[in-house]
Amino acid sequence: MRARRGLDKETVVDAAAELVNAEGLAALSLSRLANDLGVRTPSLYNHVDGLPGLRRELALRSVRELGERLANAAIGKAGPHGLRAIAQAYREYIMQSPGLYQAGLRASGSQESPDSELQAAEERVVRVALAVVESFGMQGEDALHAVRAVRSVVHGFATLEAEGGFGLPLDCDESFRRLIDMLIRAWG
Amino acid sequence: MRARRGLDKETVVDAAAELVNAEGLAALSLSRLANDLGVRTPSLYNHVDGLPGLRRELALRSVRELGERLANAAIGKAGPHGLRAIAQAYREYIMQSPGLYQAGLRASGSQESPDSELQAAEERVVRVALAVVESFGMQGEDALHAVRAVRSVVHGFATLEAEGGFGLPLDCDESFRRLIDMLIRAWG
DNA sequence: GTAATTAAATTAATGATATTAGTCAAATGG
DNA sequence: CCATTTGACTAATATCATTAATTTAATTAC
Repeated sequence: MRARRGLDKETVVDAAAELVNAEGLAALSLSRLANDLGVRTPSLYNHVDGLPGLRRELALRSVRELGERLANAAIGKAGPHGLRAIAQAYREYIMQSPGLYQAGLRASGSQESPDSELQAAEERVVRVALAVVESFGMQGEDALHAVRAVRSVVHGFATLEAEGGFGLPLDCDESFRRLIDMLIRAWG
Repeated sequence: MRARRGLDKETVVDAAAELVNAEGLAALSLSRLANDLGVRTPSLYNHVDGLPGLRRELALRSVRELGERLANAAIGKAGPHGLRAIAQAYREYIMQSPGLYQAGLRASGSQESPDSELQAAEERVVRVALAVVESFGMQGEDALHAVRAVRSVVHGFATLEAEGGFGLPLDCDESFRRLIDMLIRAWG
């Protein structure tokens, strides 16, 4: 019964982000979201372009926020210090926003329509990682292979951790520290 | 109009596996699957327990096949040789059966019902990795941390690759080789 | 201030999907 | 050869996404 003019794109995407982080990407539906927002389903079409459009908004927000966090974490840091910082930031982001991160995954990957905004956001993530890797003294193809290594390691560990894939009662922080230290030893 | 007795669980799951590998996990629906099999949707309920049951069957098949492949790859191999073998087998599996692998991912993770068969299949994968890690001479907690490292690296790389996450035109085989070599150097 | 315009929410309707219940025919076992 | 069981079918219901058409509230123009 609030203001008739109470909804906008940001509010809708906010609620969607909260929903997917709390219950997983699979729980996202327009009908559920409309219910949460106290509105009828078709009203959402005034703010987002259906379910595909909403998913795309979530993906964009996810990749942008990740890039932002990584960039902030890497400010003023180089070498091992920088790598540890972005690795930890990446991991923390997945733990705090698992659903949103998931939404960002299949982003521009095998998409039909080339999405330049999304691509730009993804490039930023890669650029930050590249800068950190280059601060180890790597260049050219070596640096690009190293960026893939960082992404693989951090993404792999954090997704397995977030999904409870590590069943054993063994300290995850310690596992992660060893894994990152391995990268540092290999490049230091 | 064929044999009235023409369908069984295996056939249904086979067709579902083929479908998800060809078009992704998201393309799986009972109605689509029934169509592919030349049958009406409700008939599928005679063989699998609805869509959730079918997804679970796919997950089980996926994890089992992965365990099988890893075990076979590791036979008679130890140390660097063994690690390279299971890493390659893991990656090949994802490339050959991307949809099935995806179905296996969110398997027993945040599931509501504890699924002992699925858990057993997952334990087998971990056991193979543990054997290989121990063949490097590691023991106890060191070995468990190392298993997490292997899983993170291989899972992370392979899923990013499978989802087209590596945009740049840079040889993935080479990236992967360097990544595995890094593990070997760290443990050799 | 009132009227016209615009924007956003609504109801109504359609199509796809999953699921259940109840029916019917074919294969199997005695 | 008959009875039972198995598996496929039709029919029906519920949920969801989506579009169209309508109403209503807010903003703008005068």
